[in-house]
Amino acid sequence: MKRHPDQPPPRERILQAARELFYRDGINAVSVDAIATAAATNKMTLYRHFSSKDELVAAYLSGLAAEGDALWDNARAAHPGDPDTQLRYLLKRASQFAAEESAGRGCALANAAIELAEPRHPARRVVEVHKRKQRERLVALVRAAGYARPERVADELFLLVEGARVSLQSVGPAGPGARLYALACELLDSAPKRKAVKA
Amino acid sequence: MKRHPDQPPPRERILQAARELFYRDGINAVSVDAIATAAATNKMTLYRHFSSKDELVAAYLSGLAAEGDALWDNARAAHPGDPDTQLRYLLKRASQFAAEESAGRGCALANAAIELAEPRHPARRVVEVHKRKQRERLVALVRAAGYARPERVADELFLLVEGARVSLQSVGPAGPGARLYALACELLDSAPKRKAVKA
DNA sequence: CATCGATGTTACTGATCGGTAACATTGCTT
DNA sequence: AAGCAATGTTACCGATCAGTAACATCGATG
Repeated sequence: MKRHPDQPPPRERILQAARELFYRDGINAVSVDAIATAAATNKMTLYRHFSSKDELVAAYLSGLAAEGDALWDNARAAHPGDPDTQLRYLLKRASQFAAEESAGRGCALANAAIELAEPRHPARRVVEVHKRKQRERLVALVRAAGYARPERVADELFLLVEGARVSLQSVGPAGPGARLYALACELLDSAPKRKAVKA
Repeated sequence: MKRHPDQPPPRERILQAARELFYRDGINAVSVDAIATAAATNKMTLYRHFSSKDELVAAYLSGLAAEGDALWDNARAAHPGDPDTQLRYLLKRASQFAAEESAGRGCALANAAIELAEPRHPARRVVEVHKRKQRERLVALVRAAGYARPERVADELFLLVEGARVSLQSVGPAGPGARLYALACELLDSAPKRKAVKA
């Protein structure tokens, strides 16, 4: 029953299936068997690539974190030397994400931290490191964009984005999450700039 | 093995134990046996008061929602006829909650919606109804407090609060969640008031 | 063709968990 | 004391699930 077409190798198919099922149904609610089946393979092959379900979860989350980082790199590449536009570009992307039909379950990283409550769970480290890094990058970007009190502005934006994502589950996609970009832009537009502009 | 001291009845003990365990460890990670044991009773008695684990979860969430509603009533009673002070009182309470040691797991309602991913799960209705009501009350309170564009201000506050709670898990209690009250107050102070003030 | 590594298949274990049955016990009421 | 309702105790069922063993098959490579 080998798939003759140039199908991606099993490891990639497993990661792709894990991505969809973990996000849609929750990590605890998805069995490794279900992932293997969705990946058109079987449990044994899965366990030959990932030594445990926890390791698969860690790989899943690491992949998401890497994509998040790539978004920042994209912003920098798309608008080099223009931090304010980079900032608005990222906020736009976050807002678009919240409006996507397939995103009704919010931030997969945050969800994982909630589902895997054990303080020692390795997946929690991945989430914490990633979110902290995002916040630091945000502070740096807001500062580079010349806003006064960058920590305050960055924290407000951070909470707006996190709140928009989590509230997709409770108030739905028509709720405040849909207006994230507008809210964030109005916040930026009314935020004072630093006196000294960059050379 | 009856408890002679004037102990609360088993139903209340079960709800109290469920409250602590569900919040700390997550709903899916806590067995009904663990709850019964923590409540100093047993599984049979638990099932005589709740026909299923889902019903116990629903009662747990309904209790939390009722407490949330009570907070709004407290605010109104504490500062009658002064919606702006009511608003800041509520934000203060939300900020204090985020700073509590025992609140490191964020909003129990939002967590439940994430853990119980099945769209038909009855617990999701409880969360959605509650969050939507909170948002509506927030809009009404902001409007009553005389702010211009109350929907916008209310949505910003709503997202700030939700974001503060969810980010407790990822960036920790020392993160932006700790500054929720300060951020919200600065937002309110810089928000324009409606031109016509109330009689 | 022969070999070998990767993959597929089946079956199994051990543990956990939601839920139930049957029976014992307690404590209050009359 | 008798009776009754609530509670406690033990044992069990059926299902699910993570993880493993043993063996069969395929595909490329020599």
